[in-house]
Amino acid sequence: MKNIEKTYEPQNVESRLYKKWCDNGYFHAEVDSKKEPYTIVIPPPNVTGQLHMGHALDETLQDILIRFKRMQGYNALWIPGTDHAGIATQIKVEEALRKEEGLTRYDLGREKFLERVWDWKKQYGDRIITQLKTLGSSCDWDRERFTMDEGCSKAVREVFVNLYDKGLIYRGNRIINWCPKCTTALSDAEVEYTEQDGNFWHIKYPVEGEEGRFITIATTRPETMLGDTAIAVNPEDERYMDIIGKNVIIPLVDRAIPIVGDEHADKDFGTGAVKITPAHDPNDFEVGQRHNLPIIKVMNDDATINKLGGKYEGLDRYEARKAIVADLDAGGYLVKIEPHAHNVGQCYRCGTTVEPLTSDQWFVKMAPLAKEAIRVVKEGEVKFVPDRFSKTYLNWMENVHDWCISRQLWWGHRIPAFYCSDCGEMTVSKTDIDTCPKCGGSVKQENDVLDTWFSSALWPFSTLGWPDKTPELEYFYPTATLVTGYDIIFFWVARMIFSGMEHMKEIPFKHVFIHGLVRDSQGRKMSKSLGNGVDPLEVIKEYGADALRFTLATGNAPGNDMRYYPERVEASRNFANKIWNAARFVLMNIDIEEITLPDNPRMEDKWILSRLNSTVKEVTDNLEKFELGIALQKLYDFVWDEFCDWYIELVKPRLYGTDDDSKKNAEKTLCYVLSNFLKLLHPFMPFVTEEIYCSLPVSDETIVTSAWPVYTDALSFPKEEEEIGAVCEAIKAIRNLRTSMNVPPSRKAAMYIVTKNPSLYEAGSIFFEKLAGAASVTVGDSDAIVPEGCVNAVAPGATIFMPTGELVDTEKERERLTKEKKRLEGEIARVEKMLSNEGFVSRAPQKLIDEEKAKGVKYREMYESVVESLAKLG
RNA sequence: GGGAGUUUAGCUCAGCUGGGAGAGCAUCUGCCUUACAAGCAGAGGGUCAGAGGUUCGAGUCCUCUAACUCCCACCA
Repeated sequence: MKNIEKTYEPQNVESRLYKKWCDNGYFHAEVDSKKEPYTIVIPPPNVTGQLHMGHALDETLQDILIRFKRMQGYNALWIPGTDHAGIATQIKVEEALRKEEGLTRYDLGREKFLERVWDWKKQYGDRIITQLKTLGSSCDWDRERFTMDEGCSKAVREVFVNLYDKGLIYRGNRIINWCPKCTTALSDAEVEYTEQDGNFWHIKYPVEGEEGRFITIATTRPETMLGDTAIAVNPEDERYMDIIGKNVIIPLVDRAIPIVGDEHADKDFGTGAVKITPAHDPNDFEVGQRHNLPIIKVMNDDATINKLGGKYEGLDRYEARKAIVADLDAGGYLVKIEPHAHNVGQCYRCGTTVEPLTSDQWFVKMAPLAKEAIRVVKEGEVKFVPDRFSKTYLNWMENVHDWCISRQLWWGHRIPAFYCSDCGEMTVSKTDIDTCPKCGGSVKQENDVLDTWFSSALWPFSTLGWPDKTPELEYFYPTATLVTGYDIIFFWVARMIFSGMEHMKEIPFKHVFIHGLVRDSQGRKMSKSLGNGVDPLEVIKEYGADALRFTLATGNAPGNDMRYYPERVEASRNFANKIWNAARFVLMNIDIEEITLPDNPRMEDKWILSRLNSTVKEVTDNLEKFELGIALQKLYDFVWDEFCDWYIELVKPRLYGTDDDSKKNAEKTLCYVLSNFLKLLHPFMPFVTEEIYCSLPVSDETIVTSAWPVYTDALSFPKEEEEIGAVCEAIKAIRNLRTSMNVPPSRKAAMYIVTKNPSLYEAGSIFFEKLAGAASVTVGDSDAIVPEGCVNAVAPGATIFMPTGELVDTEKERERLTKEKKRLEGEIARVEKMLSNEGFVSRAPQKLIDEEKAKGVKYREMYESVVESLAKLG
């Protein structure tokens, strides 16, 4: 890397390094009882398409953790894989089929259609894996899994049969959410509600046998009256008490239905009377159960009215609504129409308004499973980061309904229930059966498949070989951390937790590290319909994976959404380039065989070593606490502000000088600090760090498995930190003076430094020559050394004088000094106020009081110096 | 109806256990100083949403208020 480019070109290194990592098996983990495991299972991306920015964020965070732990010496395993994504994938393939061949899945038939889906899975699954690699994800590719591979399928069957045998899976005719477009049942979690403007139609129902008496009900869904089987009123409602038990006649339908008294009817809402349609409303279903009402389902699977709807048969639900309202109006039954906003549920995959309806489906009984899942989070066995998400989780888990797990799809795990065509017996079996165990007749397998999340729920242990008792399962389970977005806490996290507790009797992971969404620069969700999605692969192509990773890992708090800005990636790219050039400088100036600490470090060496040491401690602590953004910010500041802007500049004179000992110690320090910094940065920016690290005189063949730096008291040098800090302050003060006086950098000036610590400034005088434009430096402990006609810059512990001849404008100088005086007055006032506050002096920590006192002295000295200079200006 | 989040510089956001308000970008000034112009040296810019409270001390903790956002529930 001796004659390397001035700018870092990620395209030249990334794929080469990734190949090296894979070829050498750095990411592969084997069971090893001598090491402590650290396991992450990837949230398997759907095989529906390609990775988006949200994935990039998710994978980046996981990779940071896993690389950090790997370097710390853990046996780090990151299991990759993909999800079959039932509905989503099936929709995609059906769309493609329709577009390209004009066919539906029914034209192909189940078998042939599934072949198409597998083809799709192969193509897109592979593409996703490639994309994960492009990001730099350090997954163990020997352990890649798919939710419908053999092992996962085996786990699914095992779980299904176990739960069924325990009575925790049952089949029943219940009200469920139905998507008329996907023609499948959905779970509660798969329905999204949005508020829509609708109407309240007030409709009067004639009371049977009481000529001229009506009950008026208000409904948002008049078309469901075709399936009404009662009217409910509150038993306490005096308006209706006398007619409970009587019948009303449904207008248009001419069917008599009873009036029942039920708490469900709210006296103060609407008209106080409510129509009951058990087949098409969850609440009405409950009322129907309580009163043994018949269930009349009036819709087909595609949400058209069925033959029970009489003359409305065949109409779509919205057409039927229109027709019915018109007929009611014509018949004089429509009392009024009132605008009414209400929430309407939509299918989370296709957006179609779901239809609640009764249907034969499979369910998981949740109450018994929720119990343990609640306990482990309440008792802190599973910790959410940030903690507030445990509330979200608990709130859901404590109110969870039974989980509808059957889907009327083809793509997915087919439910292992077999029906006998002879005796009708149903058998649930882990293995396929051909004959009925009861009568020996032929059996047919259930057509429905399972909710895609059923298999995802088992991911932390199915990927490790469960239900077999594999050594991997024994060793790597429970996993350490699950990294995912807050949007799938219910879908996935919750279900993994209760599944882990039920089948493994152990939590699936110790920490759930939650992140937010990546939005566009205007704060909108990235979506296909808006066309505002940003392709991470395009970003990587232009700026490099490290730049993208840096962008995603920094500048936002855990669990919060973030906005994507191209400008930020550019800044990140610049950072990679900065490191590249710092490394270039180091490599151009060193001639050493191995990385060691300097034998005879100068004060600036000790300073940067001490700063590195602190950074090691802080960054490690931050990473342990999942404060990745803070850790990265510290690394950024350390290398840019301290290492590049100060240390490298301070050390240049020694590198270009003739003192070999001084030079060698500078080289060693440069190398030591750079190599350790690279290690700290590596989890965040794996490529550029590896490329540089391997060019340094290190013994490791890779940074990936190099040892994470450890804090040591031996490298803590508070005195040097303070001294170099003071010198830097003084240099800044001079620079400031020169800038405000418009002294060109090329114009060197003699400088006189008056300080109580002359030896420090004598040693540091070279810094003033190189960094502050000093032609010569004279140091002394009193004004005696300063010639007449000087202006000065004050710094803590030192005042630096320059001959007035360098100045252009005394008026400006007066302005500058006056401003400085005012600033110092403010500081002094603040310190004095604090120190004269008895409460502060008696209660604040002694350390803080001492610091304030020291500042007071310092500011007063500086203040006096400024006042003196002002006086001299006249 | 319940819960959560946000409100800090022109923009996007950090600010961990309370101890002198920060970054990136943008703006302005001066520099192609032999690692880096994707850079260097500087500058301007904020009653930390509002009101109370706790504290010697509050952007940070507590209470209330306002605006915006999200999640859950679903009185038809």
